[in-house]
Amino acid sequence: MTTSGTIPIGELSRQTGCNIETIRYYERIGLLPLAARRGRYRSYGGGDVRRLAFVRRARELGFPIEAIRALLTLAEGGAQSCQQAHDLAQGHLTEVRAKLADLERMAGVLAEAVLACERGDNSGCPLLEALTDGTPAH
Amino acid sequence: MTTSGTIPIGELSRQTGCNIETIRYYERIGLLPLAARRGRYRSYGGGDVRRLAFVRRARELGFPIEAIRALLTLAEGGAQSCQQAHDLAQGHLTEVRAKLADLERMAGVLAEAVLACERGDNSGCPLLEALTDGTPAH
DNA sequence: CTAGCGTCTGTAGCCGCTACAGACTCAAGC
DNA sequence: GCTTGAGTCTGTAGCGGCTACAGACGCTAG
Repeated sequence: MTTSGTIPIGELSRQTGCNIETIRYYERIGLLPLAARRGRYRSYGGGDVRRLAFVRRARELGFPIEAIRALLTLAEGGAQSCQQAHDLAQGHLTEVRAKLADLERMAGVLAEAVLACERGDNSGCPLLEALTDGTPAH
Repeated sequence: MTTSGTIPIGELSRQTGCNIETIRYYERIGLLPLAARRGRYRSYGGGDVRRLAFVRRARELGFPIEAIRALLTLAEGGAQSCQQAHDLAQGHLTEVRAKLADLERMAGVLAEAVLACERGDNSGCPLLEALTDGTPAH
């Protein structure tokens, strides 16, 4: 037998930084395969750690679950998967940039309104008035 | 009687750009007051249009519902509400900036990975390998 | 008189978790 | 042996902010 000790879910959680409930959730939705069992307890090996770490990193990049499902499949395939992986990432990047643009707009308007409040130029509250009259959005 | 014609929900939806189901949802959660009725149909006036427009603009700035509830109350109050409104906006701005930073990190890593794929330097797929080995995150 | 639009209520689903409740297993300490 | 405590189990409900039905009703025009 190799170094592959089998570890319980709590240890998997520690090693991947992925919370226990989330691991079980991933299993339930089929993102992770049904775990092997020691008695009634789940039992994991090195492959499981790597797979979950992969999922975790993809989540940190904001990939949605369905994209990760696809990426996992691609990772098992060979080098010819690169084009598809590239396209998935490209598509996701586009979405991320759209959200970025949206948040930047929000931050701009908010920062301005907050400043106006601090200057206290106005008779009323500039922030509340902007929301009332519709000066802000785009 | 003033210009206040009373309008049905579909017209309110058109005037505010807020979808009908969402209007009913806002009423259900108490963000909008229970609408007046003509028979069994909801019937709205100018005040309702203004209130919903306020909510919509606040949502466009990303304020969560509970914050909007507070902002609405402040808007009814007087000029002394400015400090509280300011603080709400300030707090929200902080959250928006945190999300911005997060998305920027994601976009950076993704853009780099996508580029690496396009250069095709590697034997394997750089993107899939980054997810596998953990080169990306922060 | 019927076709078609608008509206009604109520409920379930989306995403990605998170948070229980209530039961069990297991190893260590007394 | 007996208890305590940590870990794990299943199952279900909730979060936020909608969105999408199903199935009934009302109102007007042709």
